[in-house]
Amino acid sequence: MLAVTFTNKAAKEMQNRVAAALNQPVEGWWVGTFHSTGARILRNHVEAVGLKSNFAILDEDDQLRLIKRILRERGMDDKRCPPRGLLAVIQRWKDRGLEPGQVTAAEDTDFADGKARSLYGDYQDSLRRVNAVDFGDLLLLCLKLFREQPDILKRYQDKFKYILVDEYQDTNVAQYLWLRLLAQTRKNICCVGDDDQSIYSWRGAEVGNILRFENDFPGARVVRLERNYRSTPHILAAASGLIAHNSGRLGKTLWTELSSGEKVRVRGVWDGESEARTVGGEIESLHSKGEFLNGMAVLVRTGAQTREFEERLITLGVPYRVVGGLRFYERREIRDAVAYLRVIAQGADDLAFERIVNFPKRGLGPAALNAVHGLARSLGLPLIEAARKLVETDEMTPKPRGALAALVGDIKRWQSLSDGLGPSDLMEQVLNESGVIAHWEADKSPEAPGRLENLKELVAALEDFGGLTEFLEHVSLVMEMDKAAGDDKVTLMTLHGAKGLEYDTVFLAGWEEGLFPHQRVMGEMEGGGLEEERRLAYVGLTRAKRRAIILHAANRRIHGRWLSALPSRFISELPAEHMDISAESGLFGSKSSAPSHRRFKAAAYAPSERSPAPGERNGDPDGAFHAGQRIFHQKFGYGRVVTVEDDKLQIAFEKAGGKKVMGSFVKPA
DNA sequence: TGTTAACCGATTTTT
DNA sequence: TCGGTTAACA
Repeated sequence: MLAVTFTNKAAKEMQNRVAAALNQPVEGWWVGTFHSTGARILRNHVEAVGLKSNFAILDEDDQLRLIKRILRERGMDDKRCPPRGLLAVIQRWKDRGLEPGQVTAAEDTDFADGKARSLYGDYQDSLRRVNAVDFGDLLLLCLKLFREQPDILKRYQDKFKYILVDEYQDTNVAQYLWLRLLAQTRKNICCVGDDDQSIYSWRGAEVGNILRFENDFPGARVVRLERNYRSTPHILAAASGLIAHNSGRLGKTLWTELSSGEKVRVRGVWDGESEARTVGGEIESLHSKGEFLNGMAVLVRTGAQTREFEERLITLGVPYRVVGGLRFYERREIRDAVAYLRVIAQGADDLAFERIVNFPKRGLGPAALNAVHGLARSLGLPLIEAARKLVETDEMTPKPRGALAALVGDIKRWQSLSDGLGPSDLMEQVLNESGVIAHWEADKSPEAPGRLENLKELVAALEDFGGLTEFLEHVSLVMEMDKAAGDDKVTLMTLHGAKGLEYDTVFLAGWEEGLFPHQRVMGEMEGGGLEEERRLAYVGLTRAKRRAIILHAANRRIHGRWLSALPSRFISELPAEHMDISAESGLFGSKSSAPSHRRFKAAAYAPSERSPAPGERNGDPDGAFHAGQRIFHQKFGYGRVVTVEDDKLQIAFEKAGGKKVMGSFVKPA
């Protein structure tokens, strides 16, 4: 049996449930993520795909480093070809199962003057040269292996009698092809998914996979799971009514036997601060009635929105946790420490070597590194070997030469130590002797103590591993540290992060045109982006078991600018009979006098001339100016406010015409 | 080589 | 506004 999902968390859950159901451990079973399964297959056939044993799995940081190097070697301008953009293009190709040779010229037009395809080729060559793969390769190389070596494919087809897939709506083309090959002979494949919860198209997921399932696997039986065990009827009805505005769905009618509960609340507030106050107040009131904080979550569209809630919850003394952001193994100090281990475990890891060569500062800057690179390239050696040779010569000036010799010597010593010492002790010794600890101790910045703390935690975590190799595989694939999560805390996270989770009470913040749906998708001509935003709203609503509260602010600070905003169109798409809608006094008039949608679109987050922007931020909100308001100015006389931007007003004066003036020079007329 | 000042850009994010 | 990256200096 093969069972696959996307996240480590889900995979672990699956393993636990299988183990519990069968009452036996699942060691050695093929239950895991797509990527870990791919890695496992590749490890069994390294030579067949041009790798050596112990290949490294690169994360984004390493990938970018590699791409920057390629661009530099080809003398290309990273302005015209931003490394991140190129990486994204390559990843999308990999998501579609395309090797460099399979990308057609027609597809290679929009980026870097049509050089992306050949850069992709270079990138793959570089990966093979340093004996590394990226996450996309874990599937792509499997596909290549299956296509080129039918006997190997046959072995896996025979092995996996039954294939089970979770979250099928999130699969990309490569994953689809991978599954199709494996399921081809036995045709026992069972996929679970919800097309209305497809929110990852931007990273290559194809809703089409689930929509086309019956065609792709002829004879398939579709089972609709329409009974909902989570949410009350009002919440379910709100979510269903909203998602009905999407086209191209499989369609389903959710029902529940739960009793009706509260209506979904919609609250209009003045600004982000007021939004956080409202949510904070509600959380306190629920908590005082005996509800657990663990049952409450604030869901936002963008990561930056969590800050305002954090500040409010801190002042209220309400414990919270923020999900997302940098994970443990992505922190800088941890990545540096791990890079030391990578060099020790596998000297040929050039990317890790580059990372540590001048950290902590040893006086080995670009000049020294260039010399090493040059020799490495001409001799076809890994950097560390080249460095070893270089210090034997007089190519370098004495100072860097001594520093490099010391580093090379240290690494050699640590390598000889690594057999006798456990990974934890080795790490501790390396951190001390390399000067990493000293570096952070000397650092006066406020983050430094936390970084030292993290390094201590890393050393402790290493106790659980028998060997370096085992640990490094864990870091590249699993990338998680189980944190003790026993305390009662409110959860703050993005809507994306909330998929698959549930809470008694869910606060859905920032439902404003331009923020949600996000400005970026509104420019797209086809409605695909907007529909995905709507699915995101659907996911948010359906996280709630008993209570959902939607908030929207009239004014919000975006990139330091105060902009006015109108309620999200999604709010007007919710079925009114299941809603309880209200706003702070003086905002958006009453329910009935809400502005028409055409004005919404033109105005949302646009500090342009036509934007009716209420809101000047300093001081009391009620003293603020808003678009259309009649005012008086000492010098220019009477006029009407056209736009408001920070404390500056664009005014159409009756006599003086259009002028930009400071709000403090203007009085309401 | 290492430090500081301008500069750009800015959804969502797992593996 | 904020942070990360790069370009110009000491």
